[in-house]
Amino acid sequence: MPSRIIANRRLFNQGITGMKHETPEEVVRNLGAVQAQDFHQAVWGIGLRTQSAKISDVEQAVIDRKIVLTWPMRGTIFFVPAEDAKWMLKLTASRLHTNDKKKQAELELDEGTLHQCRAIIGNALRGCSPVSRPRLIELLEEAGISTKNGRGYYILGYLGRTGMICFGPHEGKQQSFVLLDEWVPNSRELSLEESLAELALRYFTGHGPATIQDFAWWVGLTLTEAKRGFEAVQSNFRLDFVNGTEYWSPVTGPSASADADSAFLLPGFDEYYLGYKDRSAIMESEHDAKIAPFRNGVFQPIMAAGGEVVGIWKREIKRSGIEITLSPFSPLGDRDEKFREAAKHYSDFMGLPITRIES
DNA sequence: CACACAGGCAAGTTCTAAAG
DNA sequence: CTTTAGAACTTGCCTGTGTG
Repeated sequence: MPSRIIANRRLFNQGITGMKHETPEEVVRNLGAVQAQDFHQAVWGIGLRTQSAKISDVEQAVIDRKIVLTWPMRGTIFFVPAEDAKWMLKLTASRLHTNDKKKQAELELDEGTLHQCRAIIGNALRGCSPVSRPRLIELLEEAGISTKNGRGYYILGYLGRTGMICFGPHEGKQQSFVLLDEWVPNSRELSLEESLAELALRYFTGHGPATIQDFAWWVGLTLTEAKRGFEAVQSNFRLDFVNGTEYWSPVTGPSASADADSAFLLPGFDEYYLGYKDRSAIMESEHDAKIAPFRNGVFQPIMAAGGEVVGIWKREIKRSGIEITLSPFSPLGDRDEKFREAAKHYSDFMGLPITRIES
């Protein structure tokens, strides 16, 4: 059952309400990491948590190497603070080892071939020059390494997860790659225990109230490891029981519930939704399938009113402007106006006018 | 030359059952 | 109780092709 208390505190701790952050990198650092499977969705997730950043500001943060895009945690794409990419990858990569072995066998990628891939990609990227994905694929093909059937994509992902490469700035619509160590020369070095503790600190600071299970799921850790990490930083958090479940929140933060009338248009895959294993605190579970058909796969952008997920929305970027379609689960009534204001916020971020909005 | 459309490809989740 | 392994399933981006 949705809980107003949990929803409001999460909105605040996630940086959606209350004091907004100044810069994209502060947003990312506060959340620990920002899910970014869909780049264009993720930049808005960062933007809406800042005071007034535009999409170009988020892109600039990537160019300036403040934040990087790579494959930590559950092996999916996240924005992370540049200096934290290395230890985050190291902490989580080992968890994906068995998956990798299986996948490599399936794709017939042996150690020798992977070694060859590392050499080719390393040579191409050395000197901090971003190279586009198609070009890297081409280089592999030229060396006689087939990239068909998902092989090329897997190779790049594997080199990413093992900390060799990460995404660089976009080149037009193309993704590019760089060598992580060259791109980010000031990586922090943390031991396993320090990594677990640091990540727990970041997660609960930016996501609380949350459960240990949420944390373990989010990172892709076992419960045992998650508990160990959390116990090291537990003094920073306070415990609440809601419907009999243990939730941990930062000791600093709102105690009373805040603006029940707030309305936000959050992107697909937003941390507000994807940041938790259990999403029942912010949405009636009967709507699960509307966010993601069969409750998995591609997650729709969500409408949040007073912290509760009350609908999904869609945008189409045309040359002349943005067309927005709101699809609330039930009639919005006087909230409609609030969501139109939220749409305006999005349009400001994108620097494009809204040419059509309907609900 | 601009635009629409189709096809291929890619990403990531949850669920279940079984094993440790 | 926790972890592992496998299966199912979708939306949207990108590219190539055809049409006016």
